[in-house]
Amino acid sequence: MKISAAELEVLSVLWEQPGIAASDVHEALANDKDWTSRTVKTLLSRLVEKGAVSTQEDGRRYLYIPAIDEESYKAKAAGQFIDRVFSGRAAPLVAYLADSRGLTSQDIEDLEKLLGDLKK
Amino acid sequence: MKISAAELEVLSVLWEQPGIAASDVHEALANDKDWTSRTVKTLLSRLVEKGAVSTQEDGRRYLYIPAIDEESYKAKAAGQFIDRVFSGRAAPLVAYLADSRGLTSQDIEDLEKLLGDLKK
DNA sequence: ATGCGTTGACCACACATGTAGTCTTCGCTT
DNA sequence: AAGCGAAGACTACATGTGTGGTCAACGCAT
Repeated sequence: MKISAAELEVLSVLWEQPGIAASDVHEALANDKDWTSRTVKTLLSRLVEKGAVSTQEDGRRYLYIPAIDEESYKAKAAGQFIDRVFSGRAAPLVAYLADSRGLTSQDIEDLEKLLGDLKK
Repeated sequence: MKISAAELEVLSVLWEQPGIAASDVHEALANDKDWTSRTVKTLLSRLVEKGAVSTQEDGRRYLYIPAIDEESYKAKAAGQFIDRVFSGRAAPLVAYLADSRGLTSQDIEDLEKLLGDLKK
């Protein structure tokens, strides 16, 4: 279930607004991506082929609904990424992030809370 | 400077042992990757084309040396990844990792130390 | 009722990627 | 001295990816 960067953009829209039509996806992305509606449709089709999105007929068009869960997808992607790049260690990843772009104080606060929970 | 997953495997070997020959890279990867020596050479060539690795002649062969810095590459990759998948927020990434695969106590300890440093 | 725009189906095409084969060359072994 | 084996150079080829075009059908506005 490999999802490319462009496909993920589309899937993210559907996670936020499940059950919308292709044209709505196109519109939702218009700010960030300069894609034609056909490009968006191709990406949607590929997501459907891959089983990441399912469709529901609505008259002469489809409504698109994510078929994979956002949480579990992201968790897996995060795992694969740190395996690939950081040999599976989470701490170095955070260290690099802190170094290269800085963490917001919000991030730091969230992480502290998270660590507190984990330690219990 | 986009580096694919397979290329990154090769580059990682060179970060650990800069200045080795193609056959040494092949050998170093033999445990993990079932690649022929030709595949490894292709990947090395592509890394050279991309400017990620430079060569130094050594008689009738090349020695390969990373031309990009490990730290900065990983920092950038980490930044791109969280932008792509986590909208740029680091804390959720760590939360997902903790959730999906657990953090080792070593990870937790490292992260705590890191946060301590960051807060000062 | 009819043409127009919108929709999905199917097609295109260049570049990246994973994975390797063939060719030429050159030094070392016999 | 001659060929064998290893090194790099060049080539290959299916699949994935980014990006978009063409076409047929169908419903809405006139």
